[in-house]
Amino acid sequence: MNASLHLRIRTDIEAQILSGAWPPGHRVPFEHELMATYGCARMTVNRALSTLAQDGLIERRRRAGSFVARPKVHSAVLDIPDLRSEVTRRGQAYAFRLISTRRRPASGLAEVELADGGALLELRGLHLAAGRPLAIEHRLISLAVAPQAAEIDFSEDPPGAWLLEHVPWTEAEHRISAVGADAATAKLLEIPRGAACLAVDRRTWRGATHVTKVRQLFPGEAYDLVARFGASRGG
Amino acid sequence: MNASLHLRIRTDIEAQILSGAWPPGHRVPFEHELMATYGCARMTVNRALSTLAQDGLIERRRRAGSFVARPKVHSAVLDIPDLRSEVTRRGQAYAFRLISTRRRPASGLAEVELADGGALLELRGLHLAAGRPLAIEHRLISLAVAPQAAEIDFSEDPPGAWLLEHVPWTEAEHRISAVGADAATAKLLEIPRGAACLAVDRRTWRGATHVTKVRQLFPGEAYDLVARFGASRGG
DNA sequence: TCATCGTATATGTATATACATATGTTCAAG
DNA sequence: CTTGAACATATGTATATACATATACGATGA
Repeated sequence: MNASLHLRIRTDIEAQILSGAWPPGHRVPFEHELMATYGCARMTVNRALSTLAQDGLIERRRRAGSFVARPKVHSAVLDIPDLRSEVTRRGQAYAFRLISTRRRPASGLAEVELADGGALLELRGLHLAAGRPLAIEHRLISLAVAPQAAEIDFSEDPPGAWLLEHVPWTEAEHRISAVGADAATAKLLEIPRGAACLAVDRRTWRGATHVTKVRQLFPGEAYDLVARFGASRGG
Repeated sequence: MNASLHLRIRTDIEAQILSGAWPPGHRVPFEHELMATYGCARMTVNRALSTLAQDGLIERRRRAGSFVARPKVHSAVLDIPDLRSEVTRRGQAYAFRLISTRRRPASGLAEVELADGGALLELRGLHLAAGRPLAIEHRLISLAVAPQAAEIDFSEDPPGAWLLEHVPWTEAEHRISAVGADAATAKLLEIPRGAACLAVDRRTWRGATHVTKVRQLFPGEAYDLVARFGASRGG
């Protein structure tokens, strides 16, 4: 364990944020409060908070205090694409059509890990841009982590956008591949059978707990996944 | 411009690194040297160097000094895949077969920006894993930025691996899509015509100057591009 | 020649202090 | 009710100082 004080303060606060105990927008204690809590100088807590701000975990405003940052939608790193906002940003009309929704137990090793003892919400839907099919979505949501999801009506609003706003994620994994469209996919996306599709498999975590898993299938010509990033990265 | 001194010191050093004037491994001036240069306290230069270290641009070693960091090959962010090392890490035999190489002037707007007044090196090649085709590569290298590339023999070693080691990059962009294989592609990759392929278009910069541009085509089933990343990110 | 140890040195951390700067809040004037 | 000026307050930056800690390098001895 690194026992430097500013690092301990930093990780203490980080833990509150990652656990969800301090949600986005929550005010973290003032510097003078942390001084009293840890019995140290202001420079020390200042350093802890400054590095947290540098890493984008909190935002600091003079006179107001420091606040847990809302997840940035457009960071420099490859991020979770919110299809609705991307499509509307391009000036096209967006729509989501729910195909099926179902609450069911986990089956299989990967799903059991995702469910974490609870049930799963399984959704299938179609994203439309300018009236034409943009992507098929097949999603599993862990109701143990996001029980509120069971109450939401996803018939018109896509689950991805809702999750981004209500269940903060801390880590994600994309697995990207190309597949030929099978008969069902081809019909929904209105493309020839066997046409190349971009498949994005995404898993999302909050801290150590798995939140959701989704597979999106795009017609190959309709969508480019863009990732822009820098070489440097702290650890 | 933000006129805080520690930030000015930071950006001064950053400029030396990004311009390539201070290559990876180069020793940054000692804290006491920077104190003298800027006429300030050690805490101030310490802060500048600490944030550079936090962002992974430099590495600091006690008693030895601070050094420009070598680009990390395996960071948590989606990084430039080096196909050779990935394949060998999976325990398969790797080979590269050069199809064509050619020095030619830039043609078209995008190529002129890449060439930056110089010529381009155009390469086509095939990556093989365990004797089977893994990817087609079509690459353009700016000889203005990497003149040494003209002297290298790429007939057996892939240009990507060489570039990673010799021309540090600071920024990259991936554009990923799915395409059906045309006749030439299908023949080289030994797949049916029209089969789904993953297309990765990558552009790489050092600071503001464009270094290389490459398009790689993978058979859809043979390759998954994986990106794992966190939600937080500094500016 | 080689291994071991001491020491000088650069960075790492923490402190008290000081002043600068941005911005909610309050309150008075219009 | 609105506008705006004065104020309080939290953060931002910079300083001098002090001691801790890791380690490159040279000296010492087998």
